[in-house]
Amino acid sequence: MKLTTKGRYAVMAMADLALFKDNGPVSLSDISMRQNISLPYLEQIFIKLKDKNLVKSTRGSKGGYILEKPANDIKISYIISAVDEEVKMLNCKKESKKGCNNKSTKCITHNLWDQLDQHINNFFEKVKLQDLVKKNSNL
Amino acid sequence: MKLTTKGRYAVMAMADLALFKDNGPVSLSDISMRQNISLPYLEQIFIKLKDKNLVKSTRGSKGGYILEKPANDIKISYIISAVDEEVKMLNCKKESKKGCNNKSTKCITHNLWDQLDQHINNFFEKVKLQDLVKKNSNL
DNA sequence: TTTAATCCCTACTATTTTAGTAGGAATTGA
DNA sequence: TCAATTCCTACTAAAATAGTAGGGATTAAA
Repeated sequence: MKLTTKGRYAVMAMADLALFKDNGPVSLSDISMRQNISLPYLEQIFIKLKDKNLVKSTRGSKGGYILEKPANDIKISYIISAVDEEVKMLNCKKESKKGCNNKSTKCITHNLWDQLDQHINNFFEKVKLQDLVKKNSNL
Repeated sequence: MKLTTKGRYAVMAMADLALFKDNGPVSLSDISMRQNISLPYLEQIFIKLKDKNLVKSTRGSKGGYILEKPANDIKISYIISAVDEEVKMLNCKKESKKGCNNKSTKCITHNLWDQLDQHINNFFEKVKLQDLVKKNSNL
């Protein structure tokens, strides 16, 4: 599936923003130190998060990033799909109108992967950023 | 997560075995043609499946593989973990007794990945090989 | 107005994983 | 014997991942 450290880093960084949202803009170097992620890599990730309107940036000294929306309005699925291209289990090589791999029928296990896909997406749809920073949460 | 084409191929091949189990041993070249998987790659996969006692082999002419157990006793999770090293979401780089990444606490998103892990494993625990070859199954 | 801190941007690169390929040895039914 | 098969080791191409390098633009504050 499409879920790499980039996706994980993005979620961690967003959680960090949510935690420190009352101190004004949070700089990437702070996040880099706190979450142990290389700074230039974080920059790449945040460009994508910004493109998808998940964060807002302030440039210059004392600048940094803040959440664009309340943490409770941000689903984890938004974050992951912002930085990874898709949250999707590996499917068949090619699926045409006919079936998979240019054969006439869907491959035997096609529906299995489809269902797993739904499971995972469903999971990330249910969890909000706020859930990660709440204390006593079951997450 | 650890779920690559190798895992998918393994599940497809096992499903193929289950489908054709009444014709005696199934050769890898048959599976290769039917499922469109390269033969030498299948060989590597089947060595692992055999090591984990999921299939039995017969060498020589008219040889091939058969399922070691009834298809209804084979969970998909067995198959995937036989060929991929683990069915596990990427976790923190290093988790020691102290926490993640050698810090003193678990990282903010640690429990999130843990829970997703359980979800996926749970899914593969519920589905049996037999479910894939049954007609009218909801899979 | 200078300076330091920050975001912004493009390009390059090392490492790892994945998905194979190559080449042959051992076994067995016909 | 011969063809079909499993079995085994080693090598490799391609892709993805996870960065690094190097600088430009912007802004708050000294």
